[in-house]
Amino acid sequence: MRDATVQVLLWQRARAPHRCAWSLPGGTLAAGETLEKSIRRHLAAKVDVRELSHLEQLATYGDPGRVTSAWEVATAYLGLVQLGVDPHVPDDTRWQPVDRLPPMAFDHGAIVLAGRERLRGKLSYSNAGFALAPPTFTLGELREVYTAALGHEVSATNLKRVLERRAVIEPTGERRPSGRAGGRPAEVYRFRDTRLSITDPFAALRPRL
Amino acid sequence: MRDATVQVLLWQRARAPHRCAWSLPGGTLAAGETLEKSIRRHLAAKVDVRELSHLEQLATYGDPGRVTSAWEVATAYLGLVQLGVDPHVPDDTRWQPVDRLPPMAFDHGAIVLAGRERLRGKLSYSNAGFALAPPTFTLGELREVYTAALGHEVSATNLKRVLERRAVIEPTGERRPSGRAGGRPAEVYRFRDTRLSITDPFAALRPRL
DNA sequence: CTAGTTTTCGACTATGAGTCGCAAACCTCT
DNA sequence: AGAGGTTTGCGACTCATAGTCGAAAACTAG
Repeated sequence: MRDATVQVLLWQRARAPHRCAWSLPGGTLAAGETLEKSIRRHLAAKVDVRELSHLEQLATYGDPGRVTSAWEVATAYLGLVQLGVDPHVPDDTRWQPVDRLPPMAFDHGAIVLAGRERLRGKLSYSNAGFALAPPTFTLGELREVYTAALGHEVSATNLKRVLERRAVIEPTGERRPSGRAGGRPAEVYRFRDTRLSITDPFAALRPRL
Repeated sequence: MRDATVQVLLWQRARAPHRCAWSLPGGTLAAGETLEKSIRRHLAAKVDVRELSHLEQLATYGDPGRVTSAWEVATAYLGLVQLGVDPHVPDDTRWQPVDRLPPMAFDHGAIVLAGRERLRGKLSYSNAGFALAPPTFTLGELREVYTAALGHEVSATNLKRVLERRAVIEPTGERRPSGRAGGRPAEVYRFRDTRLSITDPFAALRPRL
């Protein structure tokens, strides 16, 4: 999350194949290495991995032809960084808005879209918002985050009611003066948990007792 | 789906490691082979692959130590077979109820549980039922299928209303006399689509217009 | 034709979600 | 200090969906 858009960390390839195209950070798996550790190791070359608020496996891509040069199997991970965290990145690396992707190398464009879909799903039936929103926030700020991630308008009233009923967010008791032109100060909220927990979507069809 | 339980196809290992433990069907990826084609190829050694009503990628497991003998990365797939389809299987292979797994080789027990969780999720917010239920069915039969897969009671009235409102199932117009002791014949239904389509879980938070 | 069985439908209720408008709280300018 | 403007928060109303329950419908067996 940066500004009011979802952005993805990409770097521009210097060599063929797909020279000058943009690609996701990653690399080869070392012998005896955990998949997640490998992701974190390669990511550490670009950013401070400790700033990741969430990391989960996305999918594995193994079609021959996805990489022109050779036959490679790649497991993609979805990592999230909170709004406000702004890691320094090397020169060949940029944060790119996920809505306006540059020409992408290999099948990385499809992978990014799959990641966005996963994020949208998780936002609806889990507390995944904690991984996007800053540690404390006003309802207005949270609404902006959800609007950007979901890609459509979100009612602040409903957002508050739904997330409070599910016990996902709670008020801190503080309040924060609004930005420019005065106005009532907004109450400050925080997420209860900083670990992913799905809010049971099976309530439907299950008898009350 | 067999009887009133979710069952999984397992075969008993004849050699070490994990001799006599039960394991999922699968095998190594051939050069230049699609992941899905590889799964279907290895599965074909056990059952008729054409009887699969659905196949989707589940997750990739790569921890060192998951296989004692060597370091292996495995991508698990979730395949579904409709109730009533009863493929002939070799002698070393059995359908095992997923609730009462035998001693499992490697991390295959965890993989099976992950598959069951995925199935439960998909049943709630997609038309995944088509992959479990026979081509045509009565509401009572469908209720049994959902009860077994979800692991809790399901109200037939609600199931009908929810699935009809979402336009997931439709009546065929036929009716089928009930089993043993007479009674009103049940109406026969079918699923509209035989491809997976998620029923939008984002209705929440989205404004009406 | 009657009793028993099974399925289906409708009415009622509860809960969750969408909309709207006003009250609350604060700033700035006069 | 007060008036007007701005932003946030809350409550009432409405709509849609889901859970419960009981009775009607449709059939079989005797």
